[in-house]
Parts: sequence; structure tokens; C-alpha cells
Amino acid sequence: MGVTITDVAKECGVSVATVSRVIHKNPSISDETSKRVEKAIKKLGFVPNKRAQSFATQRSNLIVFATTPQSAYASPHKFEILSGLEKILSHFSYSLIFSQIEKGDFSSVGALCDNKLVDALVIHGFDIDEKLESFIAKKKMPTVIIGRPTRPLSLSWIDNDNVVSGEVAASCLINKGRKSFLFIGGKEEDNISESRLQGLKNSMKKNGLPFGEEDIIRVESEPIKAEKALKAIIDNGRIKKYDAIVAANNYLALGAINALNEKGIHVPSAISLITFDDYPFATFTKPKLSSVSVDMYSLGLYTARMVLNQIKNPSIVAQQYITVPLLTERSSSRYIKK
Amino acid sequence: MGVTITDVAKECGVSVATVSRVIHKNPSISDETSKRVEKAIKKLGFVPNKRAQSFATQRSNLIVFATTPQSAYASPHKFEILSGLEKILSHFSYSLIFSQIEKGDFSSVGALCDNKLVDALVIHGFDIDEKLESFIAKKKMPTVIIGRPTRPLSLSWIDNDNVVSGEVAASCLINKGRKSFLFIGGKEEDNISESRLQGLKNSMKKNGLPFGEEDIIRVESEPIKAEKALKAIIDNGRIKKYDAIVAANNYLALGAINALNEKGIHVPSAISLITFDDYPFATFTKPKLSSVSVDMYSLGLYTARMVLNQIKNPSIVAQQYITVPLLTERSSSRYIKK
DNA sequence: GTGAAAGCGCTAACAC
DNA sequence: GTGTTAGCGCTTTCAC
Repeated sequence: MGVTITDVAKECGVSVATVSRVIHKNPSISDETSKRVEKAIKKLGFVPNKRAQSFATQRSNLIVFATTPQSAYASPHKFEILSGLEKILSHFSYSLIFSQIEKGDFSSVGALCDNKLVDALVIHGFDIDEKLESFIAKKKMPTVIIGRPTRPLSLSWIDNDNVVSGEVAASCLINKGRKSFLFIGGKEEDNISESRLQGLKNSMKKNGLPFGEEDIIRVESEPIKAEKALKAIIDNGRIKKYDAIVAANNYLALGAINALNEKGIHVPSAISLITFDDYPFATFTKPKLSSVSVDMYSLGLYTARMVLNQIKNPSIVAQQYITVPLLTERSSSRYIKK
Repeated sequence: MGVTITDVAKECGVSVATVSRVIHKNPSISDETSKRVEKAIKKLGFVPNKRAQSFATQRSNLIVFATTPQSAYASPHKFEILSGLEKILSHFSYSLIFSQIEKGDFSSVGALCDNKLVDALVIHGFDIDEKLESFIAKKKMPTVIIGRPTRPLSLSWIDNDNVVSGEVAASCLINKGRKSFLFIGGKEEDNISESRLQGLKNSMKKNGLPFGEEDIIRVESEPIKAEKALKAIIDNGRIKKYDAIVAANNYLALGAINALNEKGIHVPSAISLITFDDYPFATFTKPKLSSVSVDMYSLGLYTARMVLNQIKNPSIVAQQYITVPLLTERSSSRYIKK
């Protein structure tokens, strides 16, 4: 076995309690003793046994990140969030357990909670239905949800403000003289798309520009669907009305750009295009896609802070949006209309 | 506090040892007692305290996945591996700690090891230099490295067999009547690219087809670099020699396809194209990219198995390639030459 | 400013 | 087939 606190205590003729106090920098220890103990710790190469500490304190400094089992391809943001979260938590000596929940079966996470193996829960990518809500409530575990729940709940959550992102995207084009917008979004149940649309609407209103339901197309979030829908609009001539397109995500933007390219409509001079998030292929299209993205590192940072607060203060419910939209301008929007 | 093993023992008038045995399905317990205890466990809602178990057994059922802090965009495979690994480990009641190592500073992982907080280590994405090698040796922690080290080491590792993948890619096109290949790869230090090239060479040789150094171009792994390089070959007419292109990765393939499209060379009828891995944009190009990819789920599966073996048998060094290349044929290679 | 000692909840060796 | 009991290594309260 390794060196224990008792070995250190014996080595310098003090009690284990004193050694423990030195480890935790308890101020009630005299400088002289403290130094002697530290020397012994170094000499013996003592490292406190986390398992024993965890057992004695009933804390583990372990936090679970529970998420859906989508692939990185389907959801590159998830990994970004995970990374940001881990980065901050590790700074506070917390470790992050990565856990994939199949088909909403939270039993494994439940076990980790009941077991007292973890100190807190971060839940990402789930619709918080009643079942999940009562699950969280039962566990009495500090919990933060990433992604605003669709119903009001007294649980802590954090989310990006997609409405603000939508406003930023629209403003970018409006400032360049664009006046007539087409929005290509996901189906109605796509909350993110709808929030971004709301942002666009806000900006149009604020600037006294017309924008109505007829300027919205909603398709499944696949390039080919957006491409087809847009081609139809080009073919029937309705496209002439527009000088700007806001696509609710990269996939839709990709479809849009294909349609425009094939139909010989120049981007950005004839029509400017802007989208959201910044997937790797955003720089591979021709022209390159401009986008408004959210710094996932920030979301991770805020989530981490929230979780740590939640651990300290389990009874306080915090619900907040974070707003750090980042405008990345590339050629698809780099054109100023006189 | 929660319900303890003692409470259960009292409830049904047996000793804690008996309860412990029931929990662990020790066969020496009579059916009758077993049932009584299980009933009490259910009645009281007892769940063994993992912290205490971990402390008593000196095992934690925790495994660290230590990796580089690249973003998901830069390395989507990483997340796939993480997911596959977690999926299997969770099946064996292990939890996976996700840990990002900044600038090769393994101190945080070192702490987790010294601490006895974790049972094993999975290291991914690092060059195993001498420093890291001795670090691993010192920790005496069961360890598996993902990605074959560039020097011979007596450490356990697992990797994809990129040579086989290269052979599969080449064979696919050779079987369709293609005879003259151009390879677009990353720079020499890109081991993955070189291995795939080796596979291509093997297939050419096996089929008695000529292939030499002059049929290889090496550029940085960015679409634009591949595009430029290929355009140069098209412009000087050398392209006429080829009826197939193997691109070492998706980025290079993307550049190649752009060059071919812009120069009006039809894919796949004039030149077939195949690449490796299957990034999300592989289906968004025109034509869609064919690729040979490795099922990362499998890599995760094998890694998990290896780690569990390593925990059981720390002294056995296992080094293996896994070979499960998956050919995804899309339009860029769907053409049969008569 | 420091020490003694009582836990924390469970496992496993040994006894019966 | 079941019970007794000595740890596992640390924290923390209480005493001095």
C-alpha cells in the first residue's frame, strides 16, 4: 500500500489530525509544525487517498454530464460544451463523468446519485418531461439543465439566447443595406430555429422593415430540403423580392448556397446569406458562410459556475440565458449595398 | 443520512456480512435468507454507498479518458471513441471520467492516479514521448493507449489498421476497372495518411498495377491546399494519366472535388474519387463522397475490453490493431469502367 | 496549537 | 450458511 497520513504523522512526531490540518491549510497550525509536516509529506511522497477522503467527507468532487447518445457529427456542440465544462471544473478540482443516456433510461445516472458517488448533475439535450422532472426531484442532487425546458420548472437551467443571436444576424445584414429578408428555418418544433426567427422579426420591426409569414420557409434540417425549397422559390420568381437570406442553421445554409450557386444567383452581391453556429464546413463552401455562433466555451464556463453554486446552495434555483453571440463574417455576407 | 447496510441487517435480523453477500450474489447464502434480505432492501430503499464500497475495496470503477483539448470540429473521431468507450464501460458498471490535458501537463491525471481515485487510464491523441512514458510507468496504473506509439514501447495500445483501410479503398476502385491512381495525402509526418498510402501501394502491387512516387502529392490537410495542388496537375495536363484519386482524408477530398468540378472533370466517370472517414459533409458535396471509415464504436468496444483486461491483469502487455473498415459507397466512386 | 478518538459504510478473513 | 470483527485512511469534534 501507499504512504498514509499515519506514516507522515509518525515521521514527524505529530498526530494525524495535525497532518490533516496541514494538508487543508488550516490556519490554527504553527508555522514551525506546518513546515516540519510539509517536509515529511514531501520526503515520503505522501498523497492523500481520495477514496478515503471521499468516504470521510461524503463528497466526491465528481460531477456527471448526462447527455443523449448522438454522434459528434450530429451534434458537434455537445462535445464543445463538454470540453468547456470539464476545463473549468478541473480548475476547481472537480472531475467530470461522461454518461450517455439511452432512450431516456436514467437508471445508471440514478445509481450514481443514490450511490452518493457524484456531487452534482448536468443534464444536456433532453426534453424535461414529467418523468425526468420527478426523477431529478427525487434524487435531491444539485442539478443544472443545459437548454431551456419547454415548460416552466423550478429547476436550474442555462441556455444560449438564440433570440439575441437572431437579432445579431439580422442586424449584420441590415447594416449593410439589406432590406428584404427570407428566413429558412427548421420545422416548428425546432425551438432553436424559432428563437432565431424571433430575433430576426425583432430586428426587422426595430428597423421598420416589412417581414411576414410569407417570408418564412420551414423544412427539415437537411441541405437537400433547403435546396429544393429555395430552388422552387427561385423558379417561380419570388426570389426577386429578396436581397438577404437568414438560414437557421448550417445545414439549411448549405442547401441554400447550393441552390443559389446552381441557379447563378451571386452571393453575396445579389443576395447576402448568413447563418448560425460555425460548423467546420462553413469555411469550405463557396462563398464561405458567415455565421453567428455562441462560444461554447462560455456556455461551459457559466454552466460550471452554476453547478458549483448549486452544490454550495442546493436550494437556490437559477435560470439564465447567456448571451455571447459571436459574429464571424465571411464572404457570404461581405457586401455593402449602396 | 441514507439507509445503510446496518439498517437492512437489523430489519431482517441478520448480520451485515449476510446483507453484503446478498448484494454481491454470493452463492453461499440460502434462498430463504436471500429473499428476506432482498425484501428488506427494497422496503427500506437501500442502495449501497459507492464511496464506502470504493474505500473498502480500494477500487472505484472509474476510468479516465485523457485526451488533447482539440475541438470537436478539429477531431470528430475523438468524441466517437469517447462515446463508444463509455457505452461499453457503463455496461460493466464503470464510469468514464473525461479529462483534457493542456500542453502535455498530465499533473491532473497524475493526481487522480496517486489519489487512487481511478482504476485505469485510457490515453488518446498523444505522442508517447519519454516523459509521458516514464509518467505512465511510475503511476503503475493499468493503461491503454489509443493510437499506435511511434516508437516500440512495452505499453498496451490499440489502433485502427489504416493500411487495411487503404487497401479496401484501392480495391474498391480497382474492382471497378480503375488502373491509374493519384494519391493526395497529408505531409510525411501524418502517420495516418502514410499508412493509408501504404495500403494503396499494397493493392496496386497485388494487382500488378504501376504506382510510383510521382503519383503521390503531399499537402497540408486543408481543402484549399489540395484544391490548388490538384488544379496545378490538371492545368499541366498530368491529370490525363489518372482515372482514380485516393484522398487521405475528407478535407483533402473536398479540395479535390472542388478542383475537379471547377475544371469540368466529371466525377466519377472521368475520374473516380474515394477517401477515408466519414465526416458529415461527405454527403453534402456534389457528387457525394465515397469513403472507407472505421467504426469508432468498435474501437471503443475493443478499447474497453482491453482496459478491463488490463485491470484484471496489469502485467500483460497487449498491442493490437483492429480492422473493421467500413466501405460507404456514394456517387464519387459509383461508376464501372468497361 | 495540538492530540485523542469516534466515526464514515462496507468488505472480507476467520470463526463457528 | 451465517456471524463477528478488524480494517480501509481520512476528517472532525471535543478536550486540553
